[in-house]
Amino acid sequence: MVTLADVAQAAGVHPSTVSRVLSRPQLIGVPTRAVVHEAISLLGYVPNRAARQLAGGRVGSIGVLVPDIANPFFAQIVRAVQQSCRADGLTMLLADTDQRADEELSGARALAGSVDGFVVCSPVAATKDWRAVVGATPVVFVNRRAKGVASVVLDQRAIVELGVSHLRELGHRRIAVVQGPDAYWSSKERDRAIARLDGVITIGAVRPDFEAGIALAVGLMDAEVTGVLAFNDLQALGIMLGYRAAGGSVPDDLSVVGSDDIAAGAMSDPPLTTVSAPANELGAFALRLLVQQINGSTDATEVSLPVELTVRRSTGPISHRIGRPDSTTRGDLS
Amino acid sequence: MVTLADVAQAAGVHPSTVSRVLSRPQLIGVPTRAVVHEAISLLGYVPNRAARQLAGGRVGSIGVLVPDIANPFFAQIVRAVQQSCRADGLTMLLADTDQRADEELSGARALAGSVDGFVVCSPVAATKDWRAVVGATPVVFVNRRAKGVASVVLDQRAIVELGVSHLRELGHRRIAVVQGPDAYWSSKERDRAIARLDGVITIGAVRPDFEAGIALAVGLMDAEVTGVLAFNDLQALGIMLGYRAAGGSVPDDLSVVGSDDIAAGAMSDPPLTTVSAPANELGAFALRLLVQQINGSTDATEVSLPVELTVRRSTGPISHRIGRPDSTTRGDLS
DNA sequence: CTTCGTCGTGCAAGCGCTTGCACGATCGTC
DNA sequence: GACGATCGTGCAAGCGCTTGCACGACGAAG
Repeated sequence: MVTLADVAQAAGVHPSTVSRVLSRPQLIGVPTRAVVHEAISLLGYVPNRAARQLAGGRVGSIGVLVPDIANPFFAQIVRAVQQSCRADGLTMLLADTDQRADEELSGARALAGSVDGFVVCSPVAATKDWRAVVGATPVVFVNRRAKGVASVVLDQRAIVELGVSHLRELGHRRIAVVQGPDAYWSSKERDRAIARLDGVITIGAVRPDFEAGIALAVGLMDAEVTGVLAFNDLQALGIMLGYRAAGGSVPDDLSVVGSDDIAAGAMSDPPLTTVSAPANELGAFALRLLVQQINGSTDATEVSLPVELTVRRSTGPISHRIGRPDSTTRGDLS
Repeated sequence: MVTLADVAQAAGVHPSTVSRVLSRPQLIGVPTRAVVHEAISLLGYVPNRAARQLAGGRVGSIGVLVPDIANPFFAQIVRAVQQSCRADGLTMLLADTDQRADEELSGARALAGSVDGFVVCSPVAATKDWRAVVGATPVVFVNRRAKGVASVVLDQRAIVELGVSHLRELGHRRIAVVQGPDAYWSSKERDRAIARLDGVITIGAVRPDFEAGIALAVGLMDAEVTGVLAFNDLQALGIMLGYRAAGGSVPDDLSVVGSDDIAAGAMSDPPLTTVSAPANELGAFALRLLVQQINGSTDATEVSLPVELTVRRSTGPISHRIGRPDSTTRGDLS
């Protein structure tokens, strides 16, 4: 393994000079810089992260915590973060927290001191616990706004309003909005948005996954709801499947709106109407804020990203049929 | 930050003793051990990874490289690896290589020396380049078998045979098998398996994604194929969508078999028949092999995991209708 | 020509941990 | 009861890098 000392020797300078060429080039004379760079590329020197870190410098890597990497939405965000990392020459360390507060904290503890900062997606642990673990290490929350922490979130109010007004415009009157787990900041935000709307049925804390969606479908049918805004796409997809399995038709009997716009939504049948979240921007922005903090900025910027409605075919005008549809109409998607 | 020295002082022993309690407890007397442990938990000591690494010990972290973390199949594998890591007290460092050989290598280079080993999914870079980069660092390939490298792969021959024989049993005679990119080991393996089969139409290198599947559909229709085995589920899903968009029906006119069994396949309509790959086992096995190597084993074990057919509703008996179906049968999934 | 500031570079002290070696104590053995 | 083997612990030398400080050289100012 090539070390700093090797490079220094090859370039005929002191190790500290090489170090400075790498970290603060402006301190070093231009000709020396050139010589050092040449030696570096000649020898194929790669700085040792551990040593650099131990010596108190920048580590050049950040930690990312996600509740569930198998959830396409988070995968997309992670991907965006990674791409930004690459552009900034950072290494990304990822941990999956399994949506558990304790995993979140222990993951952070394990990484603290080996990263320059954290990006935390949909954190569930208390903010003060977070502060206790990370101390002064920069942190950015994604999908949760919190006092004193930089964050980038989605405009939850717009999500609810966009979804509901789309359904209303299609003539729906019995509209349900499904809520996610209470621990999520986004659930609380949506609660507020829902409160501003009249005549919307709120369906309390439902897990944001496919299975929970399936389980929900029969209830929706019994309640004679004709339009529903799910908490996320996975849940929406589940609702569609469950509803059909129960003999209903989407969108003839039930219009379904998702939230996030994951790839699977475009592949489903019917393709899912959804409130699209800019996952890439979410990730890119989070990293930008983090890098700012790492570079010394202290203000806890809060970014809220806009969303937009993507109309596909899981929603349609209300039909005035009564009761369950007969089978001839099943699958008619026009 | 609590250091080893702090713990040592609190416990009234020498720092080296504390170090040994952590790394090789059997060298230390039982009573001392207890005292040290108590001090550790009292002070909430967390070893500094960087220092540990620099001092030449185990780093306690591994690097994982995936072509595309947004691909659900890889996300699943990553998740499995991470879970095993947690069980083994390891930290996982993830990098997305964007399916590019150069990114693969540079990612490895960046991480080399800060990890105890690598798990590389579907590598595309040449094996010798890999060796050059990682030197003696343990490596496990997932989804590619290579001389001198431990690997865990899927039984590609079984995938092809399972898919094709399922279609044959349903009465299909014009069966196509879609191939993936040439750079993949799995493509080459499938080539071999296909060669053993009679009367199967091979459709050459098609990208393993949704869009490529859509684009493929019309050609399938024109070729009057009635059964197709896609390279993976994403592609299969695309084929289904494209085929329908062109006026065909799945499975009435075309039976589609995927490969991998991603979650979206179960959510599609009709749900996708597929050759299920044990993604969790792939990940878990890969980590197990890696840990073995880290612990000194040198043999390049090659593990091949079995697959199984998951029949859902995208495949059905051949129908002897001529031409395009009329609309009344569309969506009839029985 | 001296004096000071500036700039570029060398020096050395660690960062927190591991580990080979040394040393004292304890035990078994003839 | 003295001797070697064994066991448990302390000691100190780094691992590769960063950074505050010191120092020499040079140009500008007096």
